[in-house]
Amino acid sequence: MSEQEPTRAANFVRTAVAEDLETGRFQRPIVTRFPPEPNGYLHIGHAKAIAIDFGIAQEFGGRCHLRFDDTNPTKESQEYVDAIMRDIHWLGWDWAEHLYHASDYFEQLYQWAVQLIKAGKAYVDDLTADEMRETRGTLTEPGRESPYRHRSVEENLDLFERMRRGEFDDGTKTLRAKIDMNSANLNLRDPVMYRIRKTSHQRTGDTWCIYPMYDWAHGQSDSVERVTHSLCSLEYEDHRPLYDWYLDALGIFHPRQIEFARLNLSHTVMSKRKLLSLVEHGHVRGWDDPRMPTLAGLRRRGYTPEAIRDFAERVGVTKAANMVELAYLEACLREDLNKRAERRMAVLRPLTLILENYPDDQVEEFEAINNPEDPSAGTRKVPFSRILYIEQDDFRDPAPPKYYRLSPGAEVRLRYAYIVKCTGVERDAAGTVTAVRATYDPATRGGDAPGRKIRGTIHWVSAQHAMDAEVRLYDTLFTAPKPDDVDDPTSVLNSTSLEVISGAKVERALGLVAPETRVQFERLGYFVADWRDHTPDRLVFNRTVGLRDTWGKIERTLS
RNA sequence: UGGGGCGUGGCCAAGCGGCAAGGCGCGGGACUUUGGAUCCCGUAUUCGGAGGUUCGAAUCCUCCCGCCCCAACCA
Repeated sequence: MSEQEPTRAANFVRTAVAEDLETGRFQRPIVTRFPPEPNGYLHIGHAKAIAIDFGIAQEFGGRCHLRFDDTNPTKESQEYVDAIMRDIHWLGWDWAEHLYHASDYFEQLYQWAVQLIKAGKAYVDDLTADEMRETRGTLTEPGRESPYRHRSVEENLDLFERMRRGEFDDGTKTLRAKIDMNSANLNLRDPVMYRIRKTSHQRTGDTWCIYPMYDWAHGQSDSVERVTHSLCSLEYEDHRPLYDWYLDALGIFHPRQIEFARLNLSHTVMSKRKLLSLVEHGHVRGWDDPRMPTLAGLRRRGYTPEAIRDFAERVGVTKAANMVELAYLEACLREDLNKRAERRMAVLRPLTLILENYPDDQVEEFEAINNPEDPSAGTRKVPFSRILYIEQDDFRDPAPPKYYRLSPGAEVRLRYAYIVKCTGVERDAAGTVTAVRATYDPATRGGDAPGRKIRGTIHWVSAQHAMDAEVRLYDTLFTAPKPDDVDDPTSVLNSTSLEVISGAKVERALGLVAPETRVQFERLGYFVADWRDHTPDRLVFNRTVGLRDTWGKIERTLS
């Protein structure tokens, strides 16, 4: 990684790292690490942490390691490991050859534990989990020492070795650090270092039956890797004294832990437990469901890695609890997509428009601009004929106030084609509009209307050239801005978070796009060809995010 | 309640003793062959509250209030 993108907003982490370099607390290279536990998919909150971990390293010309915190084999799996690596790469970050696992250090950790036992700073305890809870004390009352706390070094060494050999059953013994049962910080009340788990591990298999706890594994892993700055979230602030205690007790390289506030996003949940639950209960169609805040879900939804990184940078880094509005993320997305997505025409809910004075067998082609924000994107030809499809929303009878689209007697521009005037409506027995009739003005070819003020321009697709498509419209998974504040989040699940439209009509150019291609359907929003289901024979698009909708706002105020 | 943190406009967030950046959102206008984009303008006499120090305080001191995290052999 090299130093680039030099001018970024100051934040306390960057400041701290810069100071550490100036004061000589640490020498270059700066080393950070991103330490996911492979027990779920990465989400937008992780994207912020990743941006900080990899970003800081990059800015200071250092490096960032990817280290799987695989200390609990009962919850972890290779599927998650693979997904995590894929998602980080998708975001555009790279750990190069620095891929590590806490399990790489199991033997070293064991040796260090022996060192602490010999120093009289750790002991084997026979208390059960329940007994340990009872003797730990409470927030206001101190804990009590375990009756096994004063075993001799020899006995502890013997017992610990036999724990490793598998002589004891799960839960019957632990190795604990001997710190202070009276500490006001619960983490210092003789924390467990090892527990017995006769479970095979996805990497070490059955080599071990004792597994280190997070606190015992983390700091030491950082130390082994010569990590200078161990950046983590606020909930680990209480763990820092323990982090420091282990490192000092061992007398090894001592990284600095710095904590920042994790990201919270409105209208969604971020805990892996809750996300897992959504998947397992079928509220969504898997971890990569486009409604999920997972990176896999956002990707399938059509988000760009650039937008997510920009968002992570813009929300900043502080220690204040926060709840960022979804609208902010969407603004970053639109900003990126507006510059890069090519425009196409698609009609989601088709309404037939018949041009009475247009020759039956005539077909014209009009030049359409692919991206007004990017001339290099060029143009394309769009076929036009007598019978077209327009959006049902673009015709109203009668027209409400301030409505600039089609209605009986009104004129509107068909994007890139002609000005047309509505002459009539066809209805079925129930009174439902089945088709709209209009005449076109041959003098306005291409859509030019010199001397005339045409307020509305609508999109269309030639019926005989249109292709069918399925379009999936998404809304927030939850109706409540803060589903975490509700007792039962499933009670605020949005029942209309997914709407599948099967009869959409799209211009033929859309039939050629590859999965994951992002486009703007003019006047509707940004869409992406579905990663899994889109094929040349079956077009499937996901709505990534709608366009800013000024008319929608006006309409809502009117009603 | 003991400990650890945090409180700047609706949401993020600069600011670190010299007289409240910026972004998102919102409101208004210009422009427009996307009611998109773009461009203007507006949006905290005030920084959780109350005292105090100072010529001067969001920034320093004191007290108070509120919110978050911690009592897994999870991370």
